[in-house]
Amino acid sequence: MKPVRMKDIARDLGVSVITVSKALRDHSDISAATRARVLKRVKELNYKPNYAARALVTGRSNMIGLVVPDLVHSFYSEIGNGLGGVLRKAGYNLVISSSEEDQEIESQVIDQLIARRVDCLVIASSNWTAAALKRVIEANIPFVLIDRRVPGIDANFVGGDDELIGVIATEHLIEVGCKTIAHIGGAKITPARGRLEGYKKTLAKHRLALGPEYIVTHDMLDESAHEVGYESAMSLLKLNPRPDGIFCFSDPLAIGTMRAILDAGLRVPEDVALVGCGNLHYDVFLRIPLTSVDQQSFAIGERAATLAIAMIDAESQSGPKPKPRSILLQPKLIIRESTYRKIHA
Amino acid sequence: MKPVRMKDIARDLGVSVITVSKALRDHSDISAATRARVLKRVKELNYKPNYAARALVTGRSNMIGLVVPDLVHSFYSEIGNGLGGVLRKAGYNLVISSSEEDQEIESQVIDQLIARRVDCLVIASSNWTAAALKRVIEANIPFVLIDRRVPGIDANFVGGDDELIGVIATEHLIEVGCKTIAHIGGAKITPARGRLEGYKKTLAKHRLALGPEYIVTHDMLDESAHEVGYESAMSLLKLNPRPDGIFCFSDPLAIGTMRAILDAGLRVPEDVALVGCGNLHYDVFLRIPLTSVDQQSFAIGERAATLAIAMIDAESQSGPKPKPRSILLQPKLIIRESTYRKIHA
DNA sequence: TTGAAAGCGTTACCAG
DNA sequence: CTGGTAACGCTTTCAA
Repeated sequence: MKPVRMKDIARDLGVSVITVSKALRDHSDISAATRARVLKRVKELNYKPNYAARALVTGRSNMIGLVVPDLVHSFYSEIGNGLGGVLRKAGYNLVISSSEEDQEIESQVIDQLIARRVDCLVIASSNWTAAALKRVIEANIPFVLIDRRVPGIDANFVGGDDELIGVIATEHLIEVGCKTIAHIGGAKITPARGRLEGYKKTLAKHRLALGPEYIVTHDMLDESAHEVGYESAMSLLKLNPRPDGIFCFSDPLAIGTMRAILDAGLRVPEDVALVGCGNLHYDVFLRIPLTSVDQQSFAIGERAATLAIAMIDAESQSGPKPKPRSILLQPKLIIRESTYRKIHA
Repeated sequence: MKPVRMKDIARDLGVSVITVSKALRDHSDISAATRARVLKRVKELNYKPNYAARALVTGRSNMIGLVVPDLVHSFYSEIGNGLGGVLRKAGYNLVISSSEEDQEIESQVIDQLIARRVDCLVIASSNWTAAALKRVIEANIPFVLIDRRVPGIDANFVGGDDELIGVIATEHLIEVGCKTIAHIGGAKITPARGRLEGYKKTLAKHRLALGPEYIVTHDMLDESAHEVGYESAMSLLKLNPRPDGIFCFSDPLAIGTMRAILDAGLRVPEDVALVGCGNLHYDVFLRIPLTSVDQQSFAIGERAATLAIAMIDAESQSGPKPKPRSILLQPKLIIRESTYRKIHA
């Protein structure tokens, strides 16, 4: 039982395949009567156009590829949701691949998506070798980077204002009276560097700068962030003077940190105040509700989708390519109990 | 700058396109020397096969469609992860669509995926009208249902043993001394019914059956589960006698319930013990760590992928279709503080 | 307003 | 072992 083809409809109606094709795509030069007949038969036979055939001739697949390091981390699934909604309404399908934060796998899935001739790639890459990106550029496929930039590549980007995130978090800790503020972060990825930068600048501005032992960085899977946070915090708490505030790169890190503080017999926020980043939806239900910097992940997805569609459209017009744009979403501090402290000032 | 085609490679090497095609697919009747030359040139030119063209002629797209009600809920993203890993290794791509728990959207995305000629559909449907499924069957596309069954449809299924989940959760509450056990659940979806059934049977077995006012059910988006749990729990807590144990259909529901109990000035687990379902990774970090029944969501994804691939292979062999299988994963109780109680027995 | 011819990049079938 | 021919289902271009 083969799928219905345009040919079948054309035969039934005594018209040509071309007529059917045009009627289906609302081409102007088709009589209303013919179109109606076609549409009627289409419905009767439950005809579905074959996208592969269409893609072959038009050169457009109507698919967008999304590559993320980790599907399970809600930050990325929210991005996926934002993307998916916009794309669905625009008639695109979303092909999602997880790189599992592994460079090898990332290359492999990107190659796959190139072979699929996706119309645009949306990529949150971690260990980014320019090599993988180069293949995308060579394949002449437009792409949008999200969340993480690639040093040396001037590409379209949608993400958070990471330095500002670092500033906001650190300023807040200072405001609630912290004097010895530590940071637990990522290592190589650009958001980690931006947030660290914001943290450092803010400390410097307030003349609170500390030795490097108050900064712990690791590259990690989000899955293991809890444990990394726990271990990192444990070592930070042994320092003298002990930190009275900790700014964590992500909420999962902050959750591990919180557990370490409590296990060490200290109180949050009285002894150590804590700020995370991501504003995950369960933050409010934690042992101690977590103050966090919201990154607007859903909006990142939406904006990336809009940008992707714009790039595809620009591609089909043979005009000059628009310059790459950087869209930075404004971070917003969400204050919860983990930083409710008397202001010592 | 057009993508490289087999034709280009054939021309460069002075062989035919067919030879290239065969060499690329490890066809037996090609000399090692020729294959080596082809592969070398393929690498040099960074050739990527055009999957659309291949799909057109083979009738197989090497894509699998996944339809879930909500990408953000970690239950589904874990399923997606399990699926994605297995499929990637088998050379398939995953096209993911969220139905946003909306029947209209669900139909629409399923139609899209049919038009894409995905080789198999993996579907977790909520408001399932047989109609949507019928189109899949008519299109002759194999499919696997996950998590939620469709009444009246004898299809391949991978999910949890929901009645057993209800039994395990309720037995546990009884064991820790609860006498008045309420249930907050879903309404129409089959897992909700199964868990409710297990709950009821267990109460009956222990002669603890209660009036229907101790059971609250709602169909809901996972996004709103927190609030639904909160409201439902608030009303349950006004009953006389007051419940001393609550079994919630999902962890998000349980989190809302926990908040309601605490807001009502009661203690967990001393006044009300609480069991959820899903064993989400943050359960352990909640205000009161949550006892939960693990559903093995990652495994559900893996098994669904394996099944999907098996169905596709079976399809290509013209043998008789294997009978639909039901794969039920064993639930496992994870005990945490929300049910640590003295045993009153 | 309609249609005929050509072709998109690939693979299947069958000859050489 | 190699290759020609046809076909997959659709759209584009141009002519009627």
